[in-house]
Amino acid sequence: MRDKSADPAALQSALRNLEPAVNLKQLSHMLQLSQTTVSRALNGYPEVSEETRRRVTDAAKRHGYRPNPSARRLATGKAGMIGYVLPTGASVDIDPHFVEFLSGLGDYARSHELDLVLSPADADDEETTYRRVAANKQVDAVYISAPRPADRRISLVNQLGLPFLVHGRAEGLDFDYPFLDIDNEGAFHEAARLLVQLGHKRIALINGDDGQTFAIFRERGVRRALASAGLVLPPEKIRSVAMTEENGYRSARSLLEQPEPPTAIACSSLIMALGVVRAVRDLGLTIPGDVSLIAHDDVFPWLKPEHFSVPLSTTRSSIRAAGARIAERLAARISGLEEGARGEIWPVDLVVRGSIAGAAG
Amino acid sequence: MRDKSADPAALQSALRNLEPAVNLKQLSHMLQLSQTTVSRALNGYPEVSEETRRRVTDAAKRHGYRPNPSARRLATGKAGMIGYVLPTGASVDIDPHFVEFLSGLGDYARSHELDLVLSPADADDEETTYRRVAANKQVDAVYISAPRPADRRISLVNQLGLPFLVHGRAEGLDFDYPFLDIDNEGAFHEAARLLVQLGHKRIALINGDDGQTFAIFRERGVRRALASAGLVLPPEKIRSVAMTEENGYRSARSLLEQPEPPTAIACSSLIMALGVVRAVRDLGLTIPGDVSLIAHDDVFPWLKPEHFSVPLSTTRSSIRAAGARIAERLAARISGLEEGARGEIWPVDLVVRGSIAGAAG
DNA sequence: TAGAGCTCTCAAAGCGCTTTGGCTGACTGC
DNA sequence: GCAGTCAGCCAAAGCGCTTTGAGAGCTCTA
Repeated sequence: MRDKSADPAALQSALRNLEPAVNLKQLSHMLQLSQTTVSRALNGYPEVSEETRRRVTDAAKRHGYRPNPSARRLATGKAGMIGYVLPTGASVDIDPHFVEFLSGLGDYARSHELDLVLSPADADDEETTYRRVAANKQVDAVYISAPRPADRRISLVNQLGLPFLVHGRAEGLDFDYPFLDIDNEGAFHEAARLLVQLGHKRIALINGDDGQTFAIFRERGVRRALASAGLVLPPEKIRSVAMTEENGYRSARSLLEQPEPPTAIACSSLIMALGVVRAVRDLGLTIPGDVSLIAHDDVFPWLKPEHFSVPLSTTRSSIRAAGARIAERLAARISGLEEGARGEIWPVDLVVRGSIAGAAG
Repeated sequence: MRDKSADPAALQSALRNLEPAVNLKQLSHMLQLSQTTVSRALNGYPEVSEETRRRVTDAAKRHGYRPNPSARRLATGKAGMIGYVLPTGASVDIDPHFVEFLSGLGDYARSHELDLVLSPADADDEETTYRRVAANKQVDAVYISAPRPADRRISLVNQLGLPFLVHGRAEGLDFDYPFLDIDNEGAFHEAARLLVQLGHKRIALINGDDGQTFAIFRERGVRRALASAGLVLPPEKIRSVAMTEENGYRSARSLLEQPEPPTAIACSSLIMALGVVRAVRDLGLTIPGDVSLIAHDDVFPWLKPEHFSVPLSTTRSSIRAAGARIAERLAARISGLEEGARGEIWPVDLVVRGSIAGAAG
């Protein structure tokens, strides 16, 4: 393909394509300047006169010049993209929260021409993929979500020198790292405290997978609230399960069929709450008459707590907003505006609706 | 950065990094061969002797040689990635189905080191982004989802010469194109036919956004089934709305409060069906006693039709499987194994559960 | 035994950008 | 009037691959 003009397909597409795709060489030739100067002018280097710079930027705009990202990447090592290693596998389901997070990411990235590279990985061996991503320099930074305590991925990307941001927090790592998290402990502490104040003594927690720190923090919040009222959260009042409707149902059902069933349930997701409501109904019980229910709401546009048959009290934090913020911080890190290991923890709203009431007994 | 060894950070990371990242030059030097030969050997060109090829591949494996994708891309124009333009905007919500689709895509892509590039675009102006993606040659192919009739995106990528695959189908385009779709019309035809056979005469359809072809096909299917029983689907028995729980509720409620309410409802998504069930209950009606319900199930792991309070009859097609197949075909197109405008239409399962019964009247 | 025809290999030219290390000429200060 | 600055520009060397065009060595035919 030395000579493009000889390739009829390329010619055709060049004719049809409204953007003529000038390259730096052509542009500098038209301007009677060297590629160096044009490149510097465009990239804001100081050693170009203001007049030249203006001439260059004007011409660039006029001809729709866009630097070829592959070439730029090869030269600089910078990709202009952020990455995410997506754990997949036959028995691995991507969390529906991911889509909301993505909406947020897109909200920011859209206006900055920042693309996101999803690198699917075997969920049992994400390390290989992280290494590949780092070695290939395909992306300038990655974010890591759903961290576990002492998450190995975090140590790994840290070692690899790949800039990153964690959505959530790990625990027990011997170094600091940048993250964005919501105050899960605070949220569930508030929720449980409210239930306690309403006179509930037997409170249950239907939590997400307890391998993940968010679930650990939530449990801690509930425990702390109960403790300060002299109550405890016994193991038989806790469920840690994947956040599906079915698991919500099963968990609630098994809790409510105990000899001394809980009078209030805190639940880690709206989707599980659907199952809880179904279980309560199946057992001929009512909310909040027999059992109070409060759940965490990540703010899905397609499922809202106020539209449950009994409007659901929630701890609320928009995961979409988090996505946007993470994109913003990632962009800042890439361009060197953000450095160090800043952790950001967002407060969570407690929204009281009809699903909680004073304890019956 | 001419001299890497002078950069302490690079040195450090090279020491820590277990993969030494040899490049072609180094590798060919070790082998006492030219870069040309090594490159050809690795890429399966015929003009290399088998013995040399073996020597080369062995050495490559031993030293963990991985061609630098940026360099390869610059040289060949091939990126080894597939792209998706993600419509975003403050008032735009990404469909939760997307995550399931992604799981499927990942299932295939994972084992082929195929990455996915998401390019967020202003939902009101996706064209710019498509042009950018095509001009930058960031990806080798894209897929387009949720097509509308005569979808402009399809004409555009076709014109731009960007290889693509449509998930779904458009209508009224003056050229053929490759796609993968499910038989939406057939599915809803079967569903409606079953309802008719059960004696239902007033059947309603709660559909997705009728700007999209899937919704058009579904409506067509219902109409056809009714027509062959001498029935019609009047406008007041149709709702076309975004697929949220709330819209399911509103739609069902307004339908059931009509003077002559439907005795059966076909619904385009499980999420909307949640709202339908709530509406039915709110009105003091029962399923299937007062109203039969059948919905389309894209197979979410977190919400299953068999776990509705009354198990839901569905038309079922795994959107995850579609994702995997699309990745597979896209990969085939990239490597030239698939060509032309092959359309693939998957049949849909009709799964009967307790939510439908004979018409009361 | 010369020449044709292979097979295998190579040097070097791109791909389109960034960056290094000059170079030029005008302007300063003494 | 001269060395010393400095602003502004340039040529050329990369970045790490692929691909072209050639050539060396060998076998085979007439």
